[in-house]
Amino acid sequence: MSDSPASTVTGRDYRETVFLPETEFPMRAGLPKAEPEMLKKWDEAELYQSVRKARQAAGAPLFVLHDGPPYANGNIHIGHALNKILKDFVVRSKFLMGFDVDYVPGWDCHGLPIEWKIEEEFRSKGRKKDEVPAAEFRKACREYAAKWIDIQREEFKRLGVLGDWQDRYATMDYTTEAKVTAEFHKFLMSDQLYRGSKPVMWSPVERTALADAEVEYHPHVSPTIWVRFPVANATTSSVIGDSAEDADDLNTIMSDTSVVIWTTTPWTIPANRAVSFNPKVAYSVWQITGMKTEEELGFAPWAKPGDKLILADKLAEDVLKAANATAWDKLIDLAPTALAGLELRHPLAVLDDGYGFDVPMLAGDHVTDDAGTGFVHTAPGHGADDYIVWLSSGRSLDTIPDTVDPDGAYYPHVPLFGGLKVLETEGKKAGKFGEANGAVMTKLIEAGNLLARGRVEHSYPHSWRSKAPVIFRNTPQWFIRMDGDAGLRDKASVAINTTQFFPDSGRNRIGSMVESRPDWLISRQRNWGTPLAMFVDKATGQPLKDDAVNARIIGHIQDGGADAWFTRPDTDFLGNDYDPANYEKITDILDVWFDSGCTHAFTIEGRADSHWPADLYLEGSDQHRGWFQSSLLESCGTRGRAPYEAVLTHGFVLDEQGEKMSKSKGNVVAPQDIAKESGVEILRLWVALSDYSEDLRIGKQIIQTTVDAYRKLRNTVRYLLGALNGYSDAEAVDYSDMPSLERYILHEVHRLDAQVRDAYSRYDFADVIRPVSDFCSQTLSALYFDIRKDCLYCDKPSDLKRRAARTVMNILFERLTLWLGPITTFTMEEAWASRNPDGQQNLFRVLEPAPDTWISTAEANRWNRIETVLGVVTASLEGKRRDKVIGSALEAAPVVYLADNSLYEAFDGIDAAEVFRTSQATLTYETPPTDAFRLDGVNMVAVGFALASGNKCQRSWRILPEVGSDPRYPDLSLRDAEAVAEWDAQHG
RNA sequence: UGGCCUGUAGCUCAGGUGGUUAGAGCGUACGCCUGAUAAGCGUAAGGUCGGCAGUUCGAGUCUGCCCAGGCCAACCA
Repeated sequence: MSDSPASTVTGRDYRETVFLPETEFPMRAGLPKAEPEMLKKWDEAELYQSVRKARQAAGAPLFVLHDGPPYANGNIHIGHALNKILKDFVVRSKFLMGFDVDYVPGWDCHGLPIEWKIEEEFRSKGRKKDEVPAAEFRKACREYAAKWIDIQREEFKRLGVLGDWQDRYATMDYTTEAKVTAEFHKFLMSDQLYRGSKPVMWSPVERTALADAEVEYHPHVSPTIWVRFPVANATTSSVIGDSAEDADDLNTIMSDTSVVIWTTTPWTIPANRAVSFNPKVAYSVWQITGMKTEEELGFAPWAKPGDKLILADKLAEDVLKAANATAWDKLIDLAPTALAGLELRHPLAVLDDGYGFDVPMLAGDHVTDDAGTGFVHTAPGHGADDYIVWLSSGRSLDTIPDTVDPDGAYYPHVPLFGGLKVLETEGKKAGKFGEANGAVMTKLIEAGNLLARGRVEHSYPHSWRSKAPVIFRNTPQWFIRMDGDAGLRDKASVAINTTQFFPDSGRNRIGSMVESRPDWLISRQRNWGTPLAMFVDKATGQPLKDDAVNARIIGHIQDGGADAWFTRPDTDFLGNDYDPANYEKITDILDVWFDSGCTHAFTIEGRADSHWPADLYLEGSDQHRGWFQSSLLESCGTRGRAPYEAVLTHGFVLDEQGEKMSKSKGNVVAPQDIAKESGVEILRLWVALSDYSEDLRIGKQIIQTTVDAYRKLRNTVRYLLGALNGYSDAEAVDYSDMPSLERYILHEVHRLDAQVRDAYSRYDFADVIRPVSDFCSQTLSALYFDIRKDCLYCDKPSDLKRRAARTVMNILFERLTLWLGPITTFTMEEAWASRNPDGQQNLFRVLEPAPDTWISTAEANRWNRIETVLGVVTASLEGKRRDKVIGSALEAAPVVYLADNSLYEAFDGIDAAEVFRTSQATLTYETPPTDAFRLDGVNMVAVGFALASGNKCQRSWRILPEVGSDPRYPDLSLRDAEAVAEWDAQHG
């Protein structure tokens, strides 16, 4: 069936006369190899700088994307890749829209993780941290961070990310440290800084604060004590039941009762300031009616019959038994809410007036009746819960007592116990608990308030390094005030409301955080960081505020980095105006979030080719609490507004099941592997195809899907390149001379162009890639290219339709390479260079709006109708194909019965056979035969079938009656005969 | 445990203010083509819209609860 008799007439192979697509642009990209070569060229050509220069010369508007700094530690992971690729989409799409784009990548260098690494390195060389001079330690940290900056920089560049990689910023640069110090001084000078305190995990042996990760838990035997807190007042409201005659009795009952607490840290009793209870727990007053005797016990019991105790119902029996009671009565239930009204006396009040303060009852959710007494001894300087419940009761930071010094001993001012060691730090007993616990218990017995004691083995925090127990210890700290005169919280709230958020829910998230966050604790008792470079007047405890001193500090840090603060003599900073003996140099370092909160100040502010505030900050959603917020607070505190106009957040990268990646699960996808196996382009396309506003997934299957999508795009571009072989502007056809189909395609181009521009402006990259991909496969590959294939291959080059098609294909190529340039950047550069080897690179091009003359609703409507008919015809042919009546559609000559006038008119001037990709076709108003093919839902169209009549043209393969009528070419159709004649004339 | 967020075909995603048989692309299966050829075209199959309950004439869409997952709640970045 395939060989028509005509083929034997001449036997000529017409292949060489067919204008098949021809291009150097390979179908297979070989991305893993090609990308690094392109990157090298870009680097050598200083592509980013060149584009900027070109844009600046053209007076383009400036767009500033300010980089959030990754931590200079370790190889980059998929989350880094996501973040930097999104930033690159922003940079390149802004270039695309004609902007000059400032993007300076940066790194966060200070902080604990690097301190840990360096400690470990010294340890492996047999040197303990304490033995390493601080300056040497910091130098090692600096070199370590520098090494990782270099590594990560190369990894980021490999992703195709454009930016000012040479002039990157780093939080450890001397100039940066000086600038951060200057920013800190702004808070100092504006009274937004104050000294407070907070309990932190403290290792007296190492004399340092510890992070959670530096603490390990080991079994430890601790003393446990049950302590009585006598009730100092009592009112009838404390009691359930309101009968008047009982009131007096009840007052009597309450007057000599005690609230009982239980604790494993007797040494914290001097720091007790409150007792916490839970309003949801049932409490009662219990009276002991019988005790074990001294003979039974071997010592005189501390409780006696008649003693009254307040205990949680659920725990009363356990406590009473621990107190060696043998019998007891429950006197009365206590209204939970009324406990709040009780005031207690400190258990040591009878021994020293220093404990004569009132001890309030505080309600707290952290209290349970699972263990203990149902009441929690609350020492706000020695526990996180204690601290929180104390402050949230409306008390201020300065009401929290400091009882233990950095060496683990009671301060001299602590009544009864001054100087006693809580933890031994020297000698053989170093790392063991000291005499404080015993002394406190002795005094409690003496005061008559120890109810019982025992020992318990439990899990207790120990230092990772020294293995010695650690304690929660109140430590002086520096805070930035959220409220007060400067009104930082209010400023930040206003700034949030005037910032644009992508997605908008980010505003809500950071807003509620700023609303409820406590004052900003910016001091850390650590080594690797920027110092809180200031002095405190020893006499007043007030920080020294002197611009001249500050200027000297900043000058020295500028020259010698943070080390200058630690190594230079105080006189270098204080000058001649102050006696160093009267001032304490603060050696704390700044919270690393303060460092990174200042990046705007030292990276974009005041730079010639940048501007402040930034147009955009772009980070993962975890940074609502992190960089977005620290930058916001820093900037609002120093400049009264946010350092950004807009904030864009993306989600986290999860595995294919939506679960977190982890080494142990073995579900980690590394960007380096994808680069090596598939190419970075695939990673970039994956980012674009995902909805980054939520968490995104990646895995084997998803990568494969992305590779498939890539192939479709690449082949579309490749087909255009092939079809445009030899095309030049001289061939171009005016819009007015174009056939209907070309006008329709241009209409779609116009529509898509507007969509792409809008999507880029909203940073909605998925809304670029999806419509463009759909356009490539639906409109171009399946419709336009397929219809025009015959025209392109077989019409003579001078044919107007063919020229129009190539004109449109050139437009398609120009637009596609622009639209996708920011996303599949390697491929579009490659494609553009393939067609314009000596021209400017794709990146330099600006996407101008498509001309409105391309808008044609009439053509759009017409082709909608045509496609409706086409759908029925295609389906009818598929039936014949299934029945083995035909193979190729060119064997068919469908008869299309159109009952609708508008459908019929849609084909006016259109070659229906070309649209159907059949050899012949008939359109008719006639009534269809009953056996005509119909498609559900399309009533106005029926299709009858006929085989194409005539012979097969050996060039176009169409079957036409006319084949054979040109004697020169008896095996060709007339159109092909003419084309070959022209070809023969040109090729001899 | 709290704050914020997510859960629609194998995969990635659409589905304004609740309204007819829930869509697209890719993949898959089957077929066609063999002049885009490790390509191109077509047809088809695939979903109890995480689960349960409720509001409603009617819920993927609103409410509550539950389940699964993510981010945050660090002297971690």
